[in-house]
Amino acid sequence: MVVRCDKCPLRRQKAFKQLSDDHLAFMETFKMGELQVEAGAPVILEGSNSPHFFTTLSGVGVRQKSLADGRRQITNVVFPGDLIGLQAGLLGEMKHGVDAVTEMVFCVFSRARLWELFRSHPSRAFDVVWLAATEQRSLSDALLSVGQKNGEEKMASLLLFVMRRAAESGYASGDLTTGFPFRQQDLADATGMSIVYTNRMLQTLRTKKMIRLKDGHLEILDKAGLEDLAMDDYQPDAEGRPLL
Amino acid sequence: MVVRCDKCPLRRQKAFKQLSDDHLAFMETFKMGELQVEAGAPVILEGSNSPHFFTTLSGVGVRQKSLADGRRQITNVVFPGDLIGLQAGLLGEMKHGVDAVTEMVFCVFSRARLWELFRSHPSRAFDVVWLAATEQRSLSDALLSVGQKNGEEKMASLLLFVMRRAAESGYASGDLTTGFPFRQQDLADATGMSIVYTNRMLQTLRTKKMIRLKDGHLEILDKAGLEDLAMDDYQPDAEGRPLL
DNA sequence: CGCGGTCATTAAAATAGGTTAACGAGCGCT
DNA sequence: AGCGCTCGTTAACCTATTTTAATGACCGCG
Repeated sequence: MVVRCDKCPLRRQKAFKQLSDDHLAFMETFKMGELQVEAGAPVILEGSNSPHFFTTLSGVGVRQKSLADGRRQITNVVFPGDLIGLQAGLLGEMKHGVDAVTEMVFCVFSRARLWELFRSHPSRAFDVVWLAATEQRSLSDALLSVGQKNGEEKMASLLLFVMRRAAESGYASGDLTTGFPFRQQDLADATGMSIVYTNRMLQTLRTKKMIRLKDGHLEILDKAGLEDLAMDDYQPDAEGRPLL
Repeated sequence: MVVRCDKCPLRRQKAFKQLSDDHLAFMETFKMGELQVEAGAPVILEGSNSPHFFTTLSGVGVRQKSLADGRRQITNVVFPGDLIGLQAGLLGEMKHGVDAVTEMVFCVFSRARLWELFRSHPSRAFDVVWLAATEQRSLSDALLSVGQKNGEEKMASLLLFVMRRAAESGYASGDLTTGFPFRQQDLADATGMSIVYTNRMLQTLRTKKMIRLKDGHLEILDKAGLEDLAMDDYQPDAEGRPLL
């Protein structure tokens, strides 16, 4: 048995709050089912092109791009509420993959009917543009970090970024502590550093009493210090916009 | 005296070909002027928010993001036909800057009237989504390269990328040779490598007879070899879509 | 014509970060 | 209870890349 849209747990988040009843009714008609994926498994393959897209109901994952020899670059994290699989509709196929870090559950929607929604409610199309712009911002922040920062700075940037995404998505309850299911290999793949050095940078931040990270749980102990280290002056966007 | 839209040199490119006459007429009404910027100068500042956006008429530039201490990461190149300055309208301010590499000339348009265009011709809004998706792809490709590849691979990837963008934009006439106004410092800022090492990697590629690079001109001598080195298997998008 | 500036190039020395290896904790399975 | 596996941790060694420095070509300017 599948969650009905009007009972969707995501409605509690601010991003989804503004959904009017008729939008909701429309959404309901094109929810096609649910998808469950176990921890560690791929959700969407790079190069794939399914006629569906997905909203994340629960669990944590990563967007990722890999080279033929297995090297993997994590480009973003995926938290509940995040949309995945839209890229294939625009570019013909997915140019990145999505891997589940924990077990994940998704709502499955029809891409064709999404375009329909946009025709009937053009203003909703803006939300996708906004999503794309936000993703661009995350990507260019990551590129700046990986390209220009040193190990310590990269680790500080990454942890702040994940904490922020966790807080914004509602996955974390506050903005200083969150569940953190990522393995050190994931952090290494996100920063472009080796796993050994990744571990050493984590130790450095622990020694400086800036973070606590243990048993799948992250605490930011010195936010100002971390932001300073990361040279991170995050400015929230002008306006929070709805997602669908 | 300003170029009229129906005489716009960009119309010759495939990306702009499909513009119907009424779109064109509408465009004409909201062209506000032209902007000229000298080589080396900033075109758009990170954090700025002007009520205009720009299409590149001529010249070459880079999108760029910097840290407070001056470290600079180039995130993309800008060729004629490229749109810049839209991000500010979506996120409240520009989250990256644009620097001119050569002298550049832009058409200046009103952002407000762009939203108007989208309301009257919703299908045009899709083009912006497509642009955003394409930019995302470039960014994640760059992130994969900077995060996972070694010096030689990074340089090969970057040169192939720039060559491709130059060819697609019509800046280059073929797909094996192009004007290349970038300084080695720019290549360093794009790959995340030091300028000395950047130079050494260029020498390596020259020695291997894969490229010729001199006097602001780049030739790809061994495309297959470079692609192999770069682990680059570029797949063109499903469909070329119009830009405005 | 000589000066100061930018840019490409190269060599040499220094180091941030990678690799290899070993060990312990936890955990599911037999 | 013992085996095999994944994950985190640490140390020792190694190398890809950075830093520093010096040189030459080019170019606009007084």
